[in-house]
Amino acid sequence: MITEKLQLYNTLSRKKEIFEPINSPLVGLYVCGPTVYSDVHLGNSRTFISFDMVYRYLKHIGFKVRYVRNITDAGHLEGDRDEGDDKFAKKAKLEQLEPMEIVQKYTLGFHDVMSIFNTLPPSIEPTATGHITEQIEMIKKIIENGFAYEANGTIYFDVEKYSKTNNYGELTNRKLEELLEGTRVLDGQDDKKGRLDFALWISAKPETLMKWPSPWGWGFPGWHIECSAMSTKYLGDTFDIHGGGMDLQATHHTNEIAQSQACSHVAPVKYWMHTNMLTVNGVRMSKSAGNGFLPHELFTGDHPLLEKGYSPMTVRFFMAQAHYRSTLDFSNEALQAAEKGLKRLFAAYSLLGKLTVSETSDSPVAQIRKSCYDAMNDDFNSPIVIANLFELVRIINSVNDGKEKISSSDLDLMKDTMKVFIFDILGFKEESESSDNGVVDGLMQLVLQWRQQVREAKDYAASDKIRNELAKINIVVKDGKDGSRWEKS
RNA sequence: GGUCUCUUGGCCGAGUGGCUAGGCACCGGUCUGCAAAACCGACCACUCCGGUUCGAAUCCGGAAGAGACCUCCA
Repeated sequence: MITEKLQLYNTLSRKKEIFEPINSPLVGLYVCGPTVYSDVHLGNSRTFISFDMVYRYLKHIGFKVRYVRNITDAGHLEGDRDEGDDKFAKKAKLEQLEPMEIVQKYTLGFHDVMSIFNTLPPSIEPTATGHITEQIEMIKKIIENGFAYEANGTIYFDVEKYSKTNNYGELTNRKLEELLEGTRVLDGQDDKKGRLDFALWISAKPETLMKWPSPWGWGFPGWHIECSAMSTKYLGDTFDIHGGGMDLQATHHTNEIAQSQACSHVAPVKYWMHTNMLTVNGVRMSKSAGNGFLPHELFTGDHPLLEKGYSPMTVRFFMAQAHYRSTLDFSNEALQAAEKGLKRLFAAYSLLGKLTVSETSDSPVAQIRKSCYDAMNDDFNSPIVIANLFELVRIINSVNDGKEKISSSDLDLMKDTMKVFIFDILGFKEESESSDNGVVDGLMQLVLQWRQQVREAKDYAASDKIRNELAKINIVVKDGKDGSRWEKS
């Protein structure tokens, strides 16, 4: 049963719409995955983390979601010109590997990063190379329907012809004339007829490494057709949600719509969702600009712009504090704020089991819970959810201090609300410091017990010496009411 | 050049007409041998200039600044 009424922003209509799946409670969700010719950077990760939250929430409120996220492992050219090799082949030459070794290497790396960020795996993760047949079939159909043509073994999509019966620029709200104005004039090196035409199939040169036979000779697929073929294969000619980064909207997604429409005469997607970019000093993080952070650089702090390392959940929390459609600016200060905030959230969560209940309750737990759902239902407004969770944090701490009361039923509701939103929906998890089977932890307990003894004997010179020596090896001791704790600085 | 978007307190970031999120920092307090931590409290901002309105961060017009797309990128 669907328990909530969800609104989401549809790029196609440029407004929020009530989400009504085509075959409720089934939901088809497709997200453009990475092109695995290099490491995913943090900006890439943001999109997948955002859609992980979407996927989690849709499931939470009762939908049965088929989440398809592809791996682009062939055919992604540097430009639209026929240079013979795609990104994989180029990288393969650079790293002296087989193209498929490149694909394997970076696919594994991508999966690692996704797992570190605690994202759920998609239901299906199809690869472009595994769906060459489907792509060829789709291209054949587009040619049959008269919207594509062949030139020297390469197949181009005829945008101007398509535009006569369809609105090519609908996703970005642009007219064909405007698009034509912004495009360079053909310089005679291309075989294509129209300036906006794009390749569906690219003819292989003798030196091309990754190529497949087709009715038009040996070649490889264009980037856009891959997503169209894979999404329709697993989700149908028309499916519910298609997501991706905003940078894909103007070209990739616009062409996906055109291809599907030209193939099956129906709009492929009911709701288009686009996530915004991660920026560094206000400028978009991207591979080409060279301002991308790799996840492991962030975790270790091994980067000139980073003052220290940040844990994966700190980063995920940092991202969840901004709305997915807003740009998010990356800075040390913001990351440190996120780190402390998340720590406070978890600290309050762990207090939940220790609270004393009262007969009455002066905490509006039910309203806060509703506010959390309202926020998610309003186009996945995670920042508002977090603001509400911190309202619960305040209450938890006040009850713990004996300043507020909570009833047993409100406490249960609070526990469930915290659990559902922190873990199930926002996808955070608790991170433990120790990875050495507790050896360090055991040693530290000994040291702290010893220090406690000298403190009780009021030998503060000795206890301070222990604390100072530990500080030298980056261990901070914190004395609380119920004993001392330690952590790495 | 064309199209579009954005401009919120020290920092990050919600918020589409009145009730002025949240986190972090700063400040005050509690606790503590001290320090740190933790907790509580306080802190009321919306680029500028006009307009609409009883009332605008929020709507309209203009200016300035920044960014995105148009060309590979989540």
